[in-house]
Amino acid sequence: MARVGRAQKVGKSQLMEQERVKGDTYSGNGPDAGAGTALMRDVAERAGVAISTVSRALANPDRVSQKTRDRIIAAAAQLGYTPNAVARNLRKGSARLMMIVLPGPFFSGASQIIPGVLEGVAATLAAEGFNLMIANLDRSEAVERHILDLAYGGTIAGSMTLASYLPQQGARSLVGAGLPLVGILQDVSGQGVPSVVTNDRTAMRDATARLLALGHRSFLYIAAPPDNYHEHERFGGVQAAIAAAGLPPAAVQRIESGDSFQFGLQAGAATAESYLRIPPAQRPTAIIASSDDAAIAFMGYVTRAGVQVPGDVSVLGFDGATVGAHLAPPLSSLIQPARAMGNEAARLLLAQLSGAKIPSVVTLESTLAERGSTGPAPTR
Amino acid sequence: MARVGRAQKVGKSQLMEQERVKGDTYSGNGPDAGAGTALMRDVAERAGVAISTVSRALANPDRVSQKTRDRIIAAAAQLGYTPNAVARNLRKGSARLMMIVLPGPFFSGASQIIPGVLEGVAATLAAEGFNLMIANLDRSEAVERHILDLAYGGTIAGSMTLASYLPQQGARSLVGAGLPLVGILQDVSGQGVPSVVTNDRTAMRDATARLLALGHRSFLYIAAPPDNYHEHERFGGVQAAIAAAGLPPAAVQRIESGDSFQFGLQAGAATAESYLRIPPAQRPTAIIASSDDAAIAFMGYVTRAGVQVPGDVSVLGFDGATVGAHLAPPLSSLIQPARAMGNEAARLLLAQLSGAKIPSVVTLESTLAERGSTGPAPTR
DNA sequence: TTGTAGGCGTTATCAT
DNA sequence: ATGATAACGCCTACAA
Repeated sequence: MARVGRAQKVGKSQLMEQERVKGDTYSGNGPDAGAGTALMRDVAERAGVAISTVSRALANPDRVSQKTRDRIIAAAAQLGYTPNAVARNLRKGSARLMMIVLPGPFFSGASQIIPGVLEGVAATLAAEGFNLMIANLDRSEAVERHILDLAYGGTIAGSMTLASYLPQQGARSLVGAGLPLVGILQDVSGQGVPSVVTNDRTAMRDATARLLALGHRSFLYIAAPPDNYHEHERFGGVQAAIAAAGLPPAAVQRIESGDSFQFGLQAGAATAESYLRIPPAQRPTAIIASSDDAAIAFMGYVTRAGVQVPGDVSVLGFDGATVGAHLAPPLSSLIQPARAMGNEAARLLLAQLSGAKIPSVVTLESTLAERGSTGPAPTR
Repeated sequence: MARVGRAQKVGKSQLMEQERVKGDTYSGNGPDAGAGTALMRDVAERAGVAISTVSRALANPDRVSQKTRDRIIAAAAQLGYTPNAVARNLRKGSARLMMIVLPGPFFSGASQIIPGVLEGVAATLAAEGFNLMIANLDRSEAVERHILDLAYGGTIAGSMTLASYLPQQGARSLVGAGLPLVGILQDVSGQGVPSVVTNDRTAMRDATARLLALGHRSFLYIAAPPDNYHEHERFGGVQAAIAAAGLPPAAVQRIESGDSFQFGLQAGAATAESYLRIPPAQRPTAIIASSDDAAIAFMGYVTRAGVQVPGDVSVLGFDGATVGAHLAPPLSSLIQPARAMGNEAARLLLAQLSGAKIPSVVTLESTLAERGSTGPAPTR
């Protein structure tokens, strides 16, 4: 019953420039390196029972006599037996792997929202014995096809998406794959996908109302790109508060720059530059940023130019980046429950798997943390 | 030839506190919701050929006549056929899925090193048609077993680890699973695992030498936990530079706080507190932090206390967090090539898969970015 | 309680 | 060039 490891072809390691390589080399784990190649049939043989009995002993221990079960467990342990999950998945028609589709790179800026969501998702899934696979949706057709292959090819049991665009090709689509699906951060319930979101609009409205209560009457809003769902919601919240206070829409000036939501830092710096060109007496007294990155970069830029925060200008961020609390001054921000959203999304996914009815939208609250970058409007 | 979707049991969605749920509910994708359930046999039937011919037409197009191939492709397209990857994996004995083991939560702080590494890994793997699965190694035996099950169960084709501890249980171990394995950030080549690291020690030594050249003679080093590989290397580099300059070891004071590398922000703040208790004339003139988080928090804290950076004290970080460039002053730091390390690790993994010899250690350079938080030592 | 046998969907070997 | 057939490793009626 000879079994060998995976086949090995000859290949070549491509190395990058600007790197050093230690002299000696490593040959990889050759064929037969692993000891864990024992099969169920080996366990059966060793325990002197049929394969099916082994299968039962492992899956339904109570349907096998105590004695044989012990023998089987012992044999399995001795052989270091591990069930082949691929064969099991094929047989059972389902995998224990979830996919999460990200809209692009997930390591820009300091807000940590996406890592936080991932962390929450992974934790909840792990508790149920599910694994998490990540896929990046960078708008190439190849990637889109790949994602659909995964969805239709039995590899995954369900999927989450942080993107508002859902991949589709011809008759195939992520929505139509018959798999549990959940949107996170973006509300895609309009496309029939249950979603976990935060209350961007009302959170922003309330925070703006708070700034109004502090005496601010002139605002600068640092926008994310206009096609962004969050953008619409967040700016809408600002406008709502302004209107409710009886101020004209022009009380808030919306500044847009950059063409990706990831570029918050640049947007913040660019906005600061514009801000500094305004004669001091006419400057808005409060900055509302659509992200902490934008807020931090704005604050850094104007601080270096000698502007006092919050003495001359208040700055409010959105995200609740941990690092914000450690700046000078500490950044006031709307804290998104990133990890909790991840937890909840995973829960909804698992609930769908078990056929439960689930809400089409779950909203978790973002909460205002007034730390130090916001204060009373300056008197002029 | 009736086929049904996955089985559905009745379950219940557990909801969190502090959340609102939109009224209507979503029933999930029930059985038979997907159209993509066509099998190879269906394609064969429609094209009027044998299953094996379909398999060949899809895998080795040149071993099938032009005419039948076209018929098959057309049939597959019409049916929206997607090959079942699970069945293929079982048959071929290999999967196209890589695992990356993280030592714990990966969303703390602002340094973005781990997200950056993940991004690089995912990008390189995706280009080769491989997927990325993430696993968190939080030191529970259950998790460890789970990871080993994945490694031994045919689910994954290889693994990377950001942890220095490699899971093992009895006879099974990640190293012994016979799978390609690569360490990232941590040098685990001593355990026989090829590793991709950065030159912590020499980078830190050179950066310290630079501070010495700026006239600094008294240093405070904000440490990571002592069991951390980076910590040893980085502090070693500082000490080496101090010694090379002919200064006594006491020229650098090492401050340790917190018990996890993730808690850099807290460590920085705590260190700042200690720093402020030192009489101004006796304060070290340069702070060297083992992470940007620590550096940022230190800088924020002392700035709020009225200390000038870099006028009174220079601050140097390690990581190259993007946000650092946008602070006041911009943070000087050693920029880790996080994404490149991810790329390289994935490359090494794939190279092992094809049986190539690969280096046991690949070192990518961290580069010093002098931005604004470091400057000449104050004259007293 | 245990064993036998068939099949999950694909690939690969062997004939034809 | 194409078709029949036997695995891949496991689970699960069904039979004993």
